[in-house]
Amino acid sequence: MTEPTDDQLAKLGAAFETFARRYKLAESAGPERPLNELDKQTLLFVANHPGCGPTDVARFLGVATTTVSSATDRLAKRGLLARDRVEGDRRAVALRLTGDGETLVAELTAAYRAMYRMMLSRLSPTERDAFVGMITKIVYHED
Amino acid sequence: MTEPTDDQLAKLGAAFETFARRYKLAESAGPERPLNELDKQTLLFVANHPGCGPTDVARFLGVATTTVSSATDRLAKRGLLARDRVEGDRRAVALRLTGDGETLVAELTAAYRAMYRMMLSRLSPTERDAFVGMITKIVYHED
DNA sequence: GGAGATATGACGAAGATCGTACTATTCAAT
DNA sequence: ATTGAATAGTACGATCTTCGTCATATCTCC
Repeated sequence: MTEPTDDQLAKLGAAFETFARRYKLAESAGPERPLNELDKQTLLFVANHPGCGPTDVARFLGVATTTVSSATDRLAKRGLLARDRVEGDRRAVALRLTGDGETLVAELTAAYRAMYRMMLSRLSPTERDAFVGMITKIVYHED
Repeated sequence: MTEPTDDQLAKLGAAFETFARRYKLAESAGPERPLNELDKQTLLFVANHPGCGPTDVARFLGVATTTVSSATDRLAKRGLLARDRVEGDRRAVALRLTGDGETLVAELTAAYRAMYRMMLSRLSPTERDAFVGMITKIVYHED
């Protein structure tokens, strides 16, 4: 298989850099004090894995368990996350979103969706499928 | 223009999330204590804009000037960055990489390039041009 | 000259991450 | 049954980062 050209690599790098810089500050609507990135990712993971424990979150996000403990503290103090005792194992806690947490996750998800929609809207309908297919291939292809 | 489909948005979102998580921890080679993200971005910007000032860096990266001041302090202490007085304006400083800084930037750039190369290598040569073209269109198209 | 703008840094407050240590509980193997 | 190791979670403190406020020096423009 031929190698990617230098020109391709340079253009891809430039696009990624600009992308990362531009879509960093892209949110403001919501609570008075915005959530930091770890807290948002924690909320999103719990939304997709209700009943999971802090250790699951830590493993998934690649951070220390104590860091997740701090995050769940913050989120619980804000009333976005609930820590239930689980009956099968009295050491464990089951993480779960509160109503406010669900609302916030819905807003977050909507914001991401809007960003993705804007990105894809710059491509033609034919290109969209091609782009999504290629980025999927890049991300999920295992070597 | 038709809208992106929900399926397209969902797949794009899943790919982005996985991408961001996977390519976060992708570096370790180099100095004993790794640079944080701001310091790396500062170095890269200075490499591309020799003689620029801290204010330029702050504006480009979207952070407070005092934050850049801290970053240049750290980088100067490590011998990666030099702060020269400039003759035209005696308030200003001109940022410039040292030899070690150049070396580190070269390593960083090579690491990024390797990552981009691996990504593009998962596409066919024909797809590569299409992908780079589309992501460029997404990033640089102004609404 | 002098008012206001600009470039930069010093300093301290607030927050985030993480290593260490600790408690409580479960598991495993005798 | 007992006990030693493993596991789930957290409290605490150290360290680092970011940023707001303030101070200083310099420049610009009248």
